[in-house]
Amino acid sequence: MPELPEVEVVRRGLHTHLLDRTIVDVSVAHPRAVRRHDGGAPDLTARLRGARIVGTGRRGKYLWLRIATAADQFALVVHLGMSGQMLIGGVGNPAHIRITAALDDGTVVNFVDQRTFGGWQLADFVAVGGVEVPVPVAHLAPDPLDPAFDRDAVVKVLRGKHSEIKRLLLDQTVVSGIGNIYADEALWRVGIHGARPAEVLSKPKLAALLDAAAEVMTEALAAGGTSFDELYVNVNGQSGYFDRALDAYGREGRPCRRCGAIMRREKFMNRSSCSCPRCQPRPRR
DNA sequence: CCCCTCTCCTGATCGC
DNA sequence: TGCGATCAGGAGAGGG
Repeated sequence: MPELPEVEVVRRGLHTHLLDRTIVDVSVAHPRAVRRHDGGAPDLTARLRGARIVGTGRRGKYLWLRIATAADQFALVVHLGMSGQMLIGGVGNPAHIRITAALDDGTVVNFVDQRTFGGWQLADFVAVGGVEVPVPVAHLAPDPLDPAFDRDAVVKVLRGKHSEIKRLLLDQTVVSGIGNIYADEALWRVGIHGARPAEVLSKPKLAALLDAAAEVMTEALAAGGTSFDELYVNVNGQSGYFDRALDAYGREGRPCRRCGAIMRREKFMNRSSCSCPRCQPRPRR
């Protein structure tokens, strides 16, 4: 499941392999992969043909390529959804290849996406809070690894919300980049149950929670950066980091790494949450 | 406006 | 062996 660290690994790989390349051809194999692009597949492919990749960017779980033509610049916004991959070298499960792009140096980029929650779209850039981002990304709050991230401002927002803290961690308009995995990890690190209402948590506790989210994602990024094959920009979450370093996610029935209590799993927002019954007591009532 | 639930999708896995 | 149910979950639409 690509969250911020996995998406950043992909962005870095794309930056290394695609910068300054010209797109020769693009073909869309599955219309769902471009459903968020207004002009559909014909417009998307026509505008990318002959254009050059002049930069990369990311906010939260979205990444983009900055595309330049003789006339203007725009963004190719990529969302990986749950199962999306950007694979270099013409590889990937043929049954799940949704979009293929060929570059001037012979490089082939495949957008592979089994569950089709992800996709590509073209969009203009817009300035938000002094930062230029593509329009479809403009509604997202900065993520914890963004220089524009203002932790104390987010703490203020959290304290003004009448909602459970995990729900808010997953709300990309409050803080972006955090998904189910890293939300559980951050909550475990600071000993908070996800069902606690945000407004009853102290400012220092909320600050510590956001710091923990930034820390765990920084660590995951470092681990992800070393465990992926350099040749391919792989987002297979099974490799490397996942089994070894997670303290909460997927650890139901196993001992808490801090206190030894057996970790529990609870249904929450139609998702599963793993937590320690001793370190993260459920709120009363 | 704010908060919450539902829905989209595929493939692995499980119980009967 | 087969078949239906369940689970994984990001994010936007729509409901209350």
